[in-house]
Amino acid sequence: MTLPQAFARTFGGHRLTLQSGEYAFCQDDPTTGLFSVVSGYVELRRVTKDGTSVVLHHAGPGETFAEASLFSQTYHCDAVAQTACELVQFKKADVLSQLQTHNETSLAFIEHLSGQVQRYRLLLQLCAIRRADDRVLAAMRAGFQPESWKSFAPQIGLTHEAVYRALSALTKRGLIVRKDRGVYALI
Amino acid sequence: MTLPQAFARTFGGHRLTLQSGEYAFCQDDPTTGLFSVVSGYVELRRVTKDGTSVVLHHAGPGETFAEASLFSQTYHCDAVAQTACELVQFKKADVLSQLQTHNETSLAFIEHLSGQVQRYRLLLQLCAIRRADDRVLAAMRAGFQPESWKSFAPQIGLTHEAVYRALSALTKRGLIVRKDRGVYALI
DNA sequence: GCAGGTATATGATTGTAGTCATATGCCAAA
DNA sequence: TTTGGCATATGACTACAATCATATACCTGC
Repeated sequence: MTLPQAFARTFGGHRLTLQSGEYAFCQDDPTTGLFSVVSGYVELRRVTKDGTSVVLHHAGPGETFAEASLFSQTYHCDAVAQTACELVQFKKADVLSQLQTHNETSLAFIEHLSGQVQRYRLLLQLCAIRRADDRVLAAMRAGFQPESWKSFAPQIGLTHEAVYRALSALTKRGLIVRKDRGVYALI
Repeated sequence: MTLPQAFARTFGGHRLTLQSGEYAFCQDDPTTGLFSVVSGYVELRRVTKDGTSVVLHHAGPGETFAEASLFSQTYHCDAVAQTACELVQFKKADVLSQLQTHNETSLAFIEHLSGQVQRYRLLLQLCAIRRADDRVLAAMRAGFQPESWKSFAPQIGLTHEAVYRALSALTKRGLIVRKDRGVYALI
C-alpha cells in the first residue's frame, strides 16, 4: 500500500501542508499530479450533476491518491483535507517523464498498483461476507494482524463493537484464542 | 476494468478453456503469467496455514487477475473455474519483456491498473454506506447505470431484493424517477 | 398463442449489526 | 498517585437488510 520510499526520490515530490478543510485540488481543475499522504486524512469526493456529492475515497497515511490524474486533463473529484495533513505532491510532468524514460520505475509503479488492486479485491470480498463473525475470522485468516481492532473495524465495514463481539464469539466457538487483552490469534 | 483489446495483441495472449472446477493455477505453483476472463467466472482463493480457505476475488468477464504474479516467483492463491470459462493467458516472460522494452505499453498498463484502483476504492466507499437506500442512491450518483439491477446488487454488497426495495423507496422519496419497468433515473 | 425462464417487484418474518450506554483496563501526563 | 483519555469489552434495544415466498411483466422458442 505504501508508496515505496524510492518513489519520493525518483519522482522528486514536493512537501505540502494542508489545514483541515483546505483543498489539494478541485474537480475540473487541470491535473497537476498525484499525491501521497504522510499524515492526516484526505477525502476524495465527486460533485454530481444534481449538485450532491459522493465520497469516493478516504486516503490516510501511506496511501497515494489521484493516480488516474496522470491520464486525465482535469481532476474528476475534489480532494479535501479532513484533518491537518502532510502530503507529498508528485508533479505530473515529472512522473510521466520518469515513467516514459525509466522502465524500472514503470515496473515498480505497476507492482505498487497491482498490490493495491489485490488488497482492494480482498477487502471487497471480505465486505461481502454477511456475518460479522465470519468476516472477522476470514480477515484474520487472510493475514490481517491489526495493531488496533478499533481502527481495523471500519476497514472491513463493521463498527468496533461488532468486531469486539465477533472476537468474543469466535473465542467462545474455539476458532481463535485470546492471548491477552486485545490480543487474539488463530486456532 | 476491461483490459484494452490492444493488450491481447501487444502481449500475445493464448486462449485457454476451463471446465467448471478446473484450475488455472494453484497456490505455490511457479508463476506463468496473468489472465483475462473472456467468459465465465474464476474464483481466487488462498488456503491458509490452518487449512481453511479464504476467497480473495471473483473474476468475471472482462476482468484480469493475477497481475501481481508478474512480481512473484509463485502464485499465492488458487484460481478455480466456477463455471465453464474462456480465458486468455498472457505469459509472464512476454508481458515483462514487453513492459521493459515498450514504455507505451507500461503506461497503458499503469492506466489500466489506476482505473481499477479508482473503481475499487469507490466500491469500498459505497459498501461503507449502511442504509440500502443511501447506498443505491450514491451508486447511481457516482455514475452506475446497470443494465441489470439484479447483477448490480452484489457489486455494492446488497441482495437484489434490497436493491429493488431501495429503488422503490427512493422513487417514493422523490429522489429518483421510475421511467419504466426496471428503468430509473436521478431526480 | 403458449410454456418456460428470468428480471422485476413486493410482502412477512427473522436474524443480526448498529446504536447508545456503561464498565474496565491501561497508559501517559500532570 | 491521581486524573484524563482511549482501547477494549459487553449489555439492551432497535432498525433494517436477509431470507423465503409469491406475483407480475417480459422475452424467447416452440
